[in-house]
Parts: sequence; structure tokens; C-alpha cells
Amino acid sequence: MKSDLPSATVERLPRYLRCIERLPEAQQTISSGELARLSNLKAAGVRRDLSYLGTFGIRGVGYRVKELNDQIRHALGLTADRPVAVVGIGNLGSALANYTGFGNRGFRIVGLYDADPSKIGTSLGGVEVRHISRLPDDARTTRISVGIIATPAGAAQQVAAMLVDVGVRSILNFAPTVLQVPEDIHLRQVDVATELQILGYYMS
Amino acid sequence: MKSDLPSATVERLPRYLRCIERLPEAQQTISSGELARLSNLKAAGVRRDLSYLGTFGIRGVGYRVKELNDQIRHALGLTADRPVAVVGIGNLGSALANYTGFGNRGFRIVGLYDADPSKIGTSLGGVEVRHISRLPDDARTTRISVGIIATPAGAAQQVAAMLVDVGVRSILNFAPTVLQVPEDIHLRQVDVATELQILGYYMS
DNA sequence: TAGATTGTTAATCGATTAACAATC
DNA sequence: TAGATTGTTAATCGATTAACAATC
Repeated sequence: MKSDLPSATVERLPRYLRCIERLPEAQQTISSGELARLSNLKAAGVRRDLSYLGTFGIRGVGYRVKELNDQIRHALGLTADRPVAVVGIGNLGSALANYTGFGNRGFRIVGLYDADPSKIGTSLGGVEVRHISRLPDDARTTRISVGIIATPAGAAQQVAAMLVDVGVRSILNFAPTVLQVPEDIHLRQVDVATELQILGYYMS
Repeated sequence: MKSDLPSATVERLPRYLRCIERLPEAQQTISSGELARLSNLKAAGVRRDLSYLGTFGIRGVGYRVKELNDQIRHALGLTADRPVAVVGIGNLGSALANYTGFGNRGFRIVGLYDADPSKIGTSLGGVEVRHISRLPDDARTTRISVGIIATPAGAAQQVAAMLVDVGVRSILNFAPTVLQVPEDIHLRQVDVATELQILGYYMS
């Protein structure tokens, strides 16, 4: 039974992971101060975040990099195997299909789906693109933990409903639209226009 | 002189915009309750957010859709013209270059850059891909407000430094790496692996 | 008027930060 | 020991929410 981490902490753990992965091989330990500098956060916040994972820092020394890495990966559940399906194999979906950064984080692309007949049968990152109508059948034999929606906005809600229907409980939506899903479904939204608008606000 | 909005409010305004853009033509007004339902937020929060923009709601009726749209767009500064450069024209960069959702939000792609000679000279969304070495010269004649980094992780920090060098003060980074930029530069990060890891935490 | 809905008050909640005793 | 750094306390800060008077 995992104890709950504050959501702000959960959202920062992947960033710590990014930072410690880039440390030189030889570096054995890292202090909260250095990790704060690398991650553009503050040392007190880093220590608080890590303290939720347990007390494994060494006073006067810092955190052992290897142990820190293990603790964060364990807290995030990156040891699990998470089959991912991508729906919508345009430029964005293709970028996702070819992205190699999922593997060492427990995510594995098991299905690529599109509605465009000209794309069916092509292969990306070793996975064949199949017609979206095959998704329900495929889901019956292959568990899908996460659905990534990379379709145009107009198709996204329908795709989301289909994913929920076949038992997917976590959805990452890249389509520029606000989705309605049952409240027990985990949904995250990545939206370029939104990010630009937020940047825009702080520019003026 | 614009009064500061709480950052949590700024991050929600684009979502409200998305929701009201999809309303039927005929709908003249919308209540905080309905907007909350559409945006998956709560009515009290919607009212508080909108109250920062002024008091233009009508008690017993709701908000006039047209005025609401104007107020949000004005608050976000979407009336400004914001020239955008995209660096890294792989699958992701191509998706961004072809994305048509920027125009009506004041963002306009004025430059596409890559280091790969085979891409130079091709055209995407009516803009020619130029070699990254041309960026400094181009920036001298064409103002660039926002730089979008869509390169591999290994090149991202160098590109960020170059953007800062040529006077870009707002950066949207899609490369899976934590960037170091001067503190007066506005930086936002979009990271698929991070989003998946956060989803992953809540799955287990 | 009666019903609906805003704008805001006040309470609560959660996140951040500085500071420092504990301890390597 | 002396210096460094953690883990945590306590204060502060900012965000959320329910509730309701104001008012259309």
C-alpha cells in the first residue's frame, strides 16, 4: 500500500529523474542544493519532496545517486510494465511512435491506430499501424494501460470514449480540445496552443 | 498596466477559451455552472477566475459569451502579434509547423530551422525550412517573440542558448531535457515522458 | 415577484520557504 | 572536531471551496 505523495511532488519527481540521469557516471552523491540548481527549483523544496519517499539522505553528504534514482523510480511505479496505444498517426503520432524514451520508464508501445487507409500496414518503431476499428478486438487480447490521443480535435472525444470502452483507464490527450471522460479515468492534457497562450500572458 | 492574475488562473484561461469556442453559435450566455461542467472544473472556481478579469457577469443570467471571449483574449494578450520560430523540423516540428491553431491566437510562425541539410529548402505550412546557422541573421531583420525547441535532447540546450542570444525571451521546450536559461527568460516545458510518468504514479 | 446566478467573504486546504537542530 | 547537509518545524503564502448577500 503506497502512501500518497502530494501532487506537486509527483509532478516534480520526473524532473529530478531527468537531472540525475545526466549526472557524470563517476558522481556518487548529490546534495539538495546541486539538484535544486540542476532542476531550477529550491533546495528546501527538493529536500521536502525527497523526504516523502523516505529518509535515505546522508547528513553532511547528500543523496546517493543510485539510491535516489531507485527511490524515485519506485515511487513513480516505473518498474511496472505499461502497454501504451497511440491513436492518430500523423506527424505527432509518428514522433511518439519513434520516441525511444519510453522503454526505460516502463512504457511500451503495443499499438498504433489510425483511420486513414493509406497509413494502415506501415510500420513505425517496429509496430504496425492498424485501423482504429481493430482497437476493441486488440484490447481483448492485449492489455492497454495508457491511451495516447494524437488525432485532430474533431476525432478526439470519440476516440477517448472508445478507449474508455475497451478498458483504458489512463489517457494522455494531445488533441487541442477539452475531453469529457468518466471521473475514474486519469486524464492529462498536452496542448501547445495553451502553453503558448500562458507564455503570451507573461510577455505582455 | 495590467494587474497580475494568479498563475493558476492564467493557466486555466486558455481552457475556458477552448470551451466557449465550441459553444453553438446561437448560445448568447453561459453560466459559471455550465462552463465548469464543460471545463471539468468547479463553478466557484470559474467565478473567481473570471472575477479577476472584471465584473462583467450578469446576476441571474450568466456571462455573455461574446464578451467573455473578448475579456479572456484580452487578458491573455492574444491581440498582440507574436512571431514564432520553430527549431528542429522532425516529426514533431513538422506537426507544429502545420498546426493551424496558432493564427487566431496571435501566434504566427515566421521561421523554421533545422541542422539537417536534406531538410533545408523544403516548405511547411507556407514557410521555408532554413539552416539553423541563419537564425542570428534572420532575427536581426525579423523579430522573434517565441522560440519553440523541437530538437533531440542533445541539441536543446545549445539551441536555447542561441535563442536567448538573438533576443528571444520566451521559449517552449519539447525536448526531453531540463534547460538552463537566464531567469528573466520565460520557459515552459512540454514533456511526454513526464506526463506518462505522472499518469503512471496514479495508476499504481 | 420568484428564480437564478454572480461576486465576494471567510474558512479551509495544500504548497512553499526559511531556519535550524540533528547528525554524517 | 569542524564543516556540510539532511529532515523537519513553523511560518507564510497562494489556491480552492462553500456559502450567501446582492441583484438581474
